[in-house]
This record gives sequence, C-alpha cells and structure tokens, in this order.
Amino acid sequence: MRGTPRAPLPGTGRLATPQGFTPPPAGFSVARHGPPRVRVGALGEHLMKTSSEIRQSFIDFFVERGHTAVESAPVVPHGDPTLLFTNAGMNQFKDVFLGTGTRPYTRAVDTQKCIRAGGKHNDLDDVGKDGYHQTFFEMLGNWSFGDYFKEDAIKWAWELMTEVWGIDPVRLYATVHHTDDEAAELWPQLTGIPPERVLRFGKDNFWEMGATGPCGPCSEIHIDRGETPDHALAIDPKRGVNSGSERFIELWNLVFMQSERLADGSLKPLPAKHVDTGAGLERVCQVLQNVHSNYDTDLFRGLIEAIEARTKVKYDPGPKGLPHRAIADHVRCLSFAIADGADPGNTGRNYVLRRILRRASRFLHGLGVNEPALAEFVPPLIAIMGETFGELAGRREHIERILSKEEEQFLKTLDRGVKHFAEERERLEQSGKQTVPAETVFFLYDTHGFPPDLTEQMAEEAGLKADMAGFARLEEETKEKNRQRGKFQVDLSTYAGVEPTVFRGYETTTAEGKLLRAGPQELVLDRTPFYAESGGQVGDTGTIAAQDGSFEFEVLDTQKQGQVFVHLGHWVKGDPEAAQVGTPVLALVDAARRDAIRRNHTATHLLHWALHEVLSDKATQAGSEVSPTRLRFDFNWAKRLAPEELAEVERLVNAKICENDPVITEELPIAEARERGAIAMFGEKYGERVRVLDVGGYSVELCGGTHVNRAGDIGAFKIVQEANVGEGLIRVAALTGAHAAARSYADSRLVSQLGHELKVPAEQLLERLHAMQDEIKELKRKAKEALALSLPSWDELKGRAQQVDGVSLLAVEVPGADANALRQFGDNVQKQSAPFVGVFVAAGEGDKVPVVAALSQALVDRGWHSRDLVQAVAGAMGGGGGGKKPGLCSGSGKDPSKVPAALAAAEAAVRAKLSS
RNA sequence: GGGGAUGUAGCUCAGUUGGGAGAGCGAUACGUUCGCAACGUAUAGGUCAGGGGUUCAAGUCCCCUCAUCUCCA
Repeated sequence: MRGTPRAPLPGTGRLATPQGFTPPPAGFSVARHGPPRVRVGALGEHLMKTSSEIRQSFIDFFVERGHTAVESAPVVPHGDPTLLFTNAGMNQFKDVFLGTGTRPYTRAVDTQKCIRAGGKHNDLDDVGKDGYHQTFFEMLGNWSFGDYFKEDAIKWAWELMTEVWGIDPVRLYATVHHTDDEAAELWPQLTGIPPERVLRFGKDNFWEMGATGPCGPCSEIHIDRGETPDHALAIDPKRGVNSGSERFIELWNLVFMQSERLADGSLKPLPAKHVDTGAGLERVCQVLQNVHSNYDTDLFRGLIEAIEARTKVKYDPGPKGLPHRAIADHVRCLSFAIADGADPGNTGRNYVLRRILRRASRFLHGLGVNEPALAEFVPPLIAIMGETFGELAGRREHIERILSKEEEQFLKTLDRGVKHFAEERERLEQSGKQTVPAETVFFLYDTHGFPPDLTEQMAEEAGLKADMAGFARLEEETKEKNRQRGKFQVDLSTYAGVEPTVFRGYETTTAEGKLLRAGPQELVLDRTPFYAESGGQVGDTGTIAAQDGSFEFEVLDTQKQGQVFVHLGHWVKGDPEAAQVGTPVLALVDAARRDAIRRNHTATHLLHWALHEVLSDKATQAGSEVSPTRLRFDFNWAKRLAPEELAEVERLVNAKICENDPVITEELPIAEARERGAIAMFGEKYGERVRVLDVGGYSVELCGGTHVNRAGDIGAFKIVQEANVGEGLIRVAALTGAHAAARSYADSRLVSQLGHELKVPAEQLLERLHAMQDEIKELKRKAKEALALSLPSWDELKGRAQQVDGVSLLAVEVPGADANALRQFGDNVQKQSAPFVGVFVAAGEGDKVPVVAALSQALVDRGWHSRDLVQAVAGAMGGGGGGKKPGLCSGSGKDPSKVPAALAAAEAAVRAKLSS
C-alpha cells in the first residue's frame, strides 16, 4: 500500500488493491455509466487499461517464461468433426494430449477464439439476459506438454494475477479436486494463500475430454467481487465460491492432466503430464476494468455505442439492455465464424449461425431498425479486435455481404409471418376467441420459419394469448414422427456386440469367410469384401454361398452397425435356422456394379476439387450419394451456378480424367492427414488412423470408400442436374463412364433431331422456338378476330326470335362460335327489357358443343333460372351444365348430331315453364 | 432424406360450394391542371409455374414435375 486513497466504487462492488493504485490517465474513461470510476491499478509502470493490453500482458508474461506464443485456431474446427465450433483453448492441442501428435515446443501460450452456442449448457436465449452469457469469447491459456506441472502453473497464475494485474490477493480463492492433496498443499506453500481459502470440490474440479481419454483434476482461481471481502460467505457452499452467485466468479481454470480414463472406467497414470489452463478474457477485463458486466468492458463498449447510435436507443446496463448486449455478442460471434469460413445455413453449425443471426436481427428490429443493419456493426468490431485478429479486416467485405444477405432473407420471412399472423388475428377476433391455437403457432414456425416466441409476443400485444404449451407438444410430436421414419426392417442394433468385421473390399471383390450370424433377412461374416453404406457410398450387392453348398444368400444391400458389416437380402437356398455358424462361405460382390460405384466415387472427389477451383474452397461438402448409376454432391453455396461455371466444372473434371493420375490411398494418423491438408467431412466420425485418398496431389480427402486405380478409369464425366435443394445448399448430380457417354449421345441426338425437324442449325434452335411461340400467339389473336367477324350480329340473331305467349324465344345454333362468343350473345339477352329467352349452341370441330342460356331480367324476376334451360339443352346432347347466376348459365353437350333435338328441347322447356 | 407453404399482368397481390381472370402500383396514349408535380380518361400487358387427371365446366379438386421459402434429420 503506497498510501493512495481508496475511492468509493459504484455498484455493489468495491475493489481495490493494496499493492498500488495509479489514477487513470486523462481522457481515458472506463465507465460509461454512473459517476467516474476508479480502477484496479497495477504494479510498476504497467497499467491495465485496455483489453488489448490485458491480452498482450498475458501472452508476454508466459513468453518471458519460455512459452511459444501460438495463434488462435480458427473458430471453425478443421479436421475435428466431433466439434461444432472451437469451444475451448485445448481444441487445437487435442492431438498432443491424445498422444497422436506433437509440437516443436513444450510450452505454449495463446488466446483462443471460442464459440459456445446451441449446446446443452449454453442456451442461446440466455445471451444478453445478464452480463456474462456469451456465444463468442476469448480464452487465454498457457500450456505445458509434458513439461512443467502443478507447481509452476499455480505459481505463475498467482503471480500474473496479483503482481502483474494487481488483483488484491485477499479477494482470491483457490479450489482443488477433493482428491488432489498435492495441489491443496502447493497453493498455500507457493502463493501464501491461507489454507482455509483453498476449497475442495468434487466433479466441478475434475476435467475429462470425453468418456475415455486424458483427464485430471483441476484447480481454479475465484474472486470475491463484494464490497468488502467476506471469507465466511465465500466458503458457504450455498452462497459462496462455486455456488453460482454473481459475487464469486471463476477467473482461471488450471487443468492438470495426469491420468487416462480407460473404457472400464478406471484411471491409468499418463506417462507425460500436461497443463491446460483457461482464463476468460472478458471476465479478466471485467475485473481489471472494474465493471460488473462483460458488456461494460472495452471489448464491447464500442459495439454497444455503435448500436446506440444506429438505433437511437440508449443502452441500459440493467435488464432492458438485453437487445444491445445480444446484438453485440452475436455480431462478434457471426463475424468471427464467417471470417473463419462458416456461413449461416440450414445444416449443422451453419444452422446454429443462422439462428444466432436471426436472434440478433430480431433484437435490432425490436429497437426500431427495419432494414438489414447487422453488417454495419462489423467496422466497430474491427476497430476493437481487428488488430489482434487480422482475419476480420481481411474478410470484412465478405462478412458484411453474408450478414446483409442473410438478414435480408430473414426480414422477408418475418414480413410473411407478420402478415399471416394478422390474418389469423382477424379470424380469431371474428370468432371471439382469445387464444392463438397451438396449430397456428406451429404452422407459422414449421412452414414459414417464424419464431414462436415472436408469435407469442405479437399475441400479447394484440391482447391475446398463445398456446405455447401446445406448440411445444406439437414440435415434440413432429420430431418423434421424423425419428421413427426411415428405419430399416432389420434392427441392426442387435448386431452391436458382434466382433468387428474385417473389410477385404479394398483389395478384392471375392473373398472367403465364415458365417457368424444369420437372420431371416440378413447375415454377418467374420470378414467380407462387401462395402457397407458409408460416406455417401451405397452398400454392395452380390451373393454369399456356403462352400459346402448348404445355403446361398443374395445380398441386396450392406449396412454397418459400428464395425459390424450386416449383409441384407434374402435366402436363395437354405434358411437362417439351418445355416451353421462357422460354415466357410464364398462372398462375391457384384463387381460390375462395384466398378461403376468406384468410378462415381472418385469422380465425386474430382467434382469437389473442381468446385473449389471454380467457386471457392468455401463451397464445402454438405453430403453426397454415390451409387452405381450416378453421383450426387450437395455443397454449401449461396446461389445457383451459372451455366458457364457448371461447364467449367465439367471441363476441369474431364481434363483431370485425361491426365490419368494414379489414385493413391494411404492409412495415416489423423494428425498427419490433417497436416497434409486432407479435406475432412463434417459429421463423419474418424478413428485415430484414417484413410487418405490422393488423386494426383491436387485432391486430398479423408475417405473410406472404394475408388478407381487411375483417374482415367472414370472414362467420362457429365453433369446432369444442378439444383437448389435448400437455402444455401446446391446439389449437383453427374454421370460417369458409359452412363455419361450414353447421356451425351442421347442429348446430342435429340438436339440434332430437333434441328432437323425445325430445319435450323442447332445453335439457332432457341431463336426459332421463340419465333414460333410469337407466331402462335399472333395466330390465336387473328383467329379470335376472324371468328368475331364471321359471327352473326346481335341484331340479326334477335330478328330470328319467335314469340311464345308474350315471351321472345331465341334458340339458335351459331356455327363456329366458342363458349365466349355465346356468352356475349347471352349478355345481350340479359340487356333486353322485355321477357326474353336466349339459348345458343355452337357445334364446331370435335364432339364438344358449348351451350349458353340467358334470360332477361323480367324473367329472372318471375323466378326463372337459366340453369334449368342449360341442363335441359345440354342434357339432350348427353352433356350437362350449370351456373350460379339466374340470368346466364353455361354448359356443353357431347354429341353434335343432336343439336336439332337440343334446340327443340329448349323450346319445349320454355313452353313447359310458361304453362306451369 | 422427410414434412409443410407458395407460384395469377413488368412489380405487390386478391380471386368465396368449381360456373365470364381482377385490383393497386408501374407502362403507353390522350386530356385537365401545373411551384416540385398531380389528377382524369383510355389502352396495352396473362400458356393462372409446367404436365396429366376428374368434370358439362378447373386459377379453384386430385396426381406428377419444376422453382422459391421453411421446419426437422
């Protein structure tokens, strides 16, 4: 303590340090709200003012202690399909801990960009509610790979916190795992922390990578942010450290990796012990900048200010500030994700991003912004973090473009939903109901993508309720329905315990094996050449026969349950009961079919490569289907391909086929494969050793499928379909080999036939077609005109009316007229002031005889209906008719030869009506 | 992969148990008035996404295809 007075602090907390206090320099303001604040000072000349300085001081501290400063890994993990996003500092060192990879250093320090969203423990809806939930954050970490262990880790963490960052030790607590006596003793010994402030916890303080693998106890440093430190409160498990209280927060977690969890649940000591630590930058800044919310640190301040400026809504540090906080967090998250190559979309991590973007957009909407504006917050974000993370500025335009486009799309969706809701509200009001039915809420969501909570909100604003419980039920029902669909008739899971099948299909299509299991529609062998459906490639077909001739099985499909290959099909000879387990069999794969599959599979890789060449390596695979008849490739891309792009892709693939490079497969450790830049497919599970497929060095992918030996074996490649199968998802289907050639031949033959028929060269076909369409239109118009001219005039027809009991009756055939022309005569009938009946029939070409009957108003007033007439007349010709308007109805007969009878029927009907 | 919705004039859309394809904006022409421009009248513009079916009759009902949107896996 150097005699600097402690200043009172705003808010609930009061935080100062005995080691020294340096007043902030002029012009630098930590707090935007409330009275001027005083901050935690630091030792010596260091003053932790900005997040950049705090981040740098962390890295410098460990670099000085022999650590190598490492770049943050991309927030979108490459090569780890088990992860949606990079969610911890250790992700990029996972292989080191697993023992499958190495680094040229044993000590490292970094700050890692992390995204946690959409998981069980991270509800997106919580972000913005308080000062600490975030989807994107930075994790500061120092690492020891078999180098230093608990002692140095503890010592340095404490030194950095108390001496460099100047945090008052009286406020700090250490936690250890209850079994970790070693750490419990080291803490007081190395840091001087009183032993009673080293607290023991259970599973909170034990870290595991997964169900099996490296693990170990951890130690955490917590801080008491209360006005005055309260040790009694701190050790109260209900209100103190680890209680979830906002007063005691965890600042740093030190993981001591010392064991390996085996499959039987036991722990085995690791040969090399590691240290993995993590300190959330936002929390550290919060403490050092003496604010009580991450959103009040300079990591967010500029963003929040930009949001205030754009929306003209002032930020409220309390609950009302939720929209500002959520938008700020989401812009950070989205910008980093997009910069690292993940765009909002409708699958997997892309879908998570879409939901985040929509949430941000909605809050922005709620603050009165009615147009896409999220992209406008990218520059303020770059101003804050661009220096540390160059990828933001480097891909700024791309980030802004993606944000704008996606937001625009969403606003359209919202508009549609609002409209639908308004209609529904009107219906409810008319029927006097107070509750929006669950079906409506669900319909808006399921069909139109309209957020259910928004429906609820709009209902409330309209003074209505919304059946949200019913909505949840419907959603669950629908999911259940989806789950039940598409299951096999054979329950593969019964084969889960069987010993793994040895796959021989890479070398051969014919192999001997032994029968292990037999079912009514399936059998399992110890080894098989049959490829089981996986990685988009369909399962093989063929036959499996007992070598002693006791049974024969036709394989129609092959599926995998874990490592067990199950051959599906039917018994041609023998039956599952009689088949002896252990019987030697000969398994024959349909080799021609397999060859076709191989061509299509290798071609799929070439297609993937070509798409990267023509579009971008952002055109990432989203799924594929490789069958003997064709290949299908779905990838993430915003818009349909231009014809030239498609042609170029096709051309590139065919060029590579001609180059005829050898196709090489190798089994490698996954880390090595990744180093070679192999493209992994998200969602596929890879073991520690993976197959790498390399075509000519340009296409390198992880792939377990079967492939041709040389690119030239594909023969030919032809794209036959290109379609948009979902937002941001493009599908390309193609043929190879003889199929491709046959299709090309058929296409060109069709074109030349067309050219021959129309007597124009192929390249003029389109032009000719358009000319013909115009001509047809013109001819139709002329025919209509000619018809109008050829028809008798109304005056002429009217003169042919006969008088029946004071009613004018006109029943005539008008040759060549169409229904429309007859209706016009009918209009004239309706205009007559005297009682007038008009019946018009028009026999023309074909069997149809249009009929129109019309009555003048005087007869309608007498209760007559023209429908009766039309039915009588058309009925006489085997047809029918009807209509709603009493004055004019239409119909048609089916037999032109009965026109005279029909006209007679008209007269008879009128006379009958008159005499009744 | 499965479910749902939508597709009507250049644009935004309406179209009732199946019974004459409409409105607004825009376009063109003419007119009136005129401070930016507005108003009036008239006209053109449609393979009702495409194909098949049911029916005397289909934008409307059924089936298939395509496109766009959307939810789920």
